[in-house]
Amino acid sequence: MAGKPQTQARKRPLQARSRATVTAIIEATARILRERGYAGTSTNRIAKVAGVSVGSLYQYFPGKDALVLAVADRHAQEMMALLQESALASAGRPLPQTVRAFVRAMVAAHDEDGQLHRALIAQMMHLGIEQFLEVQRNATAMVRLWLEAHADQLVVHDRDMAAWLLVTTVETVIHAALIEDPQRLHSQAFEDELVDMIARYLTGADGR
Amino acid sequence: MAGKPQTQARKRPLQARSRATVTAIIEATARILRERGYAGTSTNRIAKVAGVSVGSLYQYFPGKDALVLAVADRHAQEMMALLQESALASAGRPLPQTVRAFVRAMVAAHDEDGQLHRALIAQMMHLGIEQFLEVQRNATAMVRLWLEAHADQLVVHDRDMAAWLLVTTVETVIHAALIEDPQRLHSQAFEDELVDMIARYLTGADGR
Amino acid sequence: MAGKPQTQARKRPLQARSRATVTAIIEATARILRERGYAGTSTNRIAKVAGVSVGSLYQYFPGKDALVLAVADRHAQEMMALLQESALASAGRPLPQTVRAFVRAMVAAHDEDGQLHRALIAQMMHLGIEQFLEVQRNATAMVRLWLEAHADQLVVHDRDMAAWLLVTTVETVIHAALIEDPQRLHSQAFEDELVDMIARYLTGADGR
Amino acid sequence: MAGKPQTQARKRPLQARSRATVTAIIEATARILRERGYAGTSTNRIAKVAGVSVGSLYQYFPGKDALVLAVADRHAQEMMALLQESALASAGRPLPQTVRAFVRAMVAAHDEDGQLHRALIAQMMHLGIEQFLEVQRNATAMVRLWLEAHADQLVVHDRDMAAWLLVTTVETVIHAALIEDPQRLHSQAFEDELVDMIARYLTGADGR
DNA sequence: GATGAATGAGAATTCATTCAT
DNA sequence: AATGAATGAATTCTCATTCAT
Repeated sequence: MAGKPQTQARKRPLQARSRATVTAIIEATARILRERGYAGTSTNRIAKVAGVSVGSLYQYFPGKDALVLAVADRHAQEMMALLQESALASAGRPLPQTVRAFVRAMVAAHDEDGQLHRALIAQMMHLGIEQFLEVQRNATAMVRLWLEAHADQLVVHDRDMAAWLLVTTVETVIHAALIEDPQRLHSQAFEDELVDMIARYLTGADGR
Repeated sequence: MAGKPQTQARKRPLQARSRATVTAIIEATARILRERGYAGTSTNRIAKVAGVSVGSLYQYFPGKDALVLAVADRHAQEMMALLQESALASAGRPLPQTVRAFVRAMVAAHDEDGQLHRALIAQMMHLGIEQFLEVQRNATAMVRLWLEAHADQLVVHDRDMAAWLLVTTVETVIHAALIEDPQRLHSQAFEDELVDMIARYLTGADGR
Repeated sequence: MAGKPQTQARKRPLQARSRATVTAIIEATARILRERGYAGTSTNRIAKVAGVSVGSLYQYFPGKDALVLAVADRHAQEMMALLQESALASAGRPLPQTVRAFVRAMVAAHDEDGQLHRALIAQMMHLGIEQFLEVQRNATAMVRLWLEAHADQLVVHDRDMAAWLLVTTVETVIHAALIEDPQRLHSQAFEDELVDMIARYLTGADGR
Repeated sequence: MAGKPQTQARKRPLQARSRATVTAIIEATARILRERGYAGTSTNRIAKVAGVSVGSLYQYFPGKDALVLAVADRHAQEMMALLQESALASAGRPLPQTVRAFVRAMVAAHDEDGQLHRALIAQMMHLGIEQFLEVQRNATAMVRLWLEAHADQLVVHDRDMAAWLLVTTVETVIHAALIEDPQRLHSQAFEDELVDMIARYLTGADGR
């Protein structure tokens, strides 16, 4: 057992060469995570796949968990970017369209690298991957503002809780679909019902 | 990695003594899972805590994962019992009350042994713990029937998807709360908003 | 650096078979220590020489240092036995003879397993091998009593310090000889001068 | 393991800058040796503390042991200087005073940098640190001459052995005190008894 | 049936040393 | 000369699993 695993980055890569090494290591980690999951990921394997020596790996990362964290970090940032992009695109649209856009963006964000997402999610509890909570917190804050802006059209009572509930629902329901049956993610019924649930929750009326 | 881990039970305990041994082993596994998580659970430790030898453990279970599975099984059955009990109790009640009862029963089912649930959930993806999907499938079937029975009061379009969505939403949102901040699980606002979301989704109107 | 190395024994060998294993492990450790010194001693090598698996080694010892300590323990007890034997043999003899007997016993005790002694001594500081201090403390206590008993023939001022000084001198001078030139240990002059120094220190007169 | 470690100095620093680098490296080595002991001393750490790159370190020293040796060298020379100074100061004094001066000088020499001395001594056997034997041989030679010069006042039989014995005794007894309990080094009784032992050994009479 | 000693592949990690820039 | 990235052999240690008693 012992204490929390080391996850603080070690030395910072200064030269171009070392930056390439670090990138290769993170990419190798992501790949193995996707293909073999957390348990099948070992530092030696990562090093081999990255085409560097274990020693190099340990120059920049204090251990396996730090690597997983780095991958989670990168992945989370990519997701955030996708979400923000979608948010901008649907600014000013009517509510039902915005809801649908949000759901679609979330599905897309997970679809992008579903395999990796699965592997990372499974470790979230163990490593307490802050990155995901961070994404969620950001998303929640965005939704919160949006709720505020559209307060006149909404019937929700507790807007803080509502924002959390919306983001969490969409996020976790997508996960569940991803795990149980990825096909479902792309069925029209899935999107429709989810959009309905959210839209009616917000406005008290049919969302279509 | 290699192939899938063995999870089929080995011999079946026939005598009272062996049944006691098996129970002790499962209980020890649950306890360690709760206290140390999956990674901190080893067959040797389980045997020690259960007060039996590793050898005995392997008489009844083909390996570590089979033990985790057995625990998941027991846990799932306890959850199912709780849910069924609640279902019976709210039979015939008006829709909003039923929804609230459902949400409460789910929260209670998770609250019962949250620690264990967390540990098991984290492994679900690795082991593909069928038991949970089973519980979910059962719950979904129940909800599906209930939707059918109240079809005249409902506005949902795809009842199959709706049943799945409802169960999944409640289940995963509770998980998320459990992980992020267990306090939230017991806040009134949490329950109220969740009930609202479901009730409006089903009926298109305010649930209170 | 980290903390002190683990040196507490792990499980206690219960069956005859395991006791044999433990003995084999300790003997292998002693042998490698003699032949290759501390730095050349690795747990894998010990296991191989002992003819057991590393796993077995770690069943009984938490690590390398615990093994070295176990060897030190055994060695220290053998030394103590030799010294006590010699003490009994020279009981009641006149002072100069006793001094000579003491010196000879110490030389013999070190000579017995000089190679091992060298290797262990070198690690004394790292491991804080209490065993040696223990032997020394015992020896000092014995000498202290003897000084008391012969107080009428002695000229020393501080008997506590004298006891420590005597034991320490003989011990460390023998070490030095062992390291610099083991031959010296067996030269008559070495013994004579050492005996003289002690005898004159104690009585103020020539010891021969 | 393999062959003896490289300890021959590499290139000789010619310019002022390189001399400063070498000094910095040796000082860093000494510091880490003091603070963390031999095992905690790594070439990378030395380089970092010295503020140079590992590469530079290897320009001047063929490896870790060469560095330790260089430190030992510097330390030994400082000790020699202290001893010689003391020898000059007590030239011509009566024997008991000279003995006391010698003991004091030795204590002072060890006290000067006890931490470092401890760390170095522990490695003496591994590295065969000649430097200390060199100091000892020098000291022995000086004592040998002094014994010769005062032969008329002395009762020792084998002056070669006596010189070795004296130096070795003082040296190793001081080490022992340093390790077991540094306080003892500064107790009056310690000095008095040691002086007595030597003085009586040499002259057959009380040294005070 | 039960025991617990034994196994050993495999994972993590370090550190002396080299060498391209 | 100096740099610091890269190396990888070597070491420690764990834990699921087997099997003789």
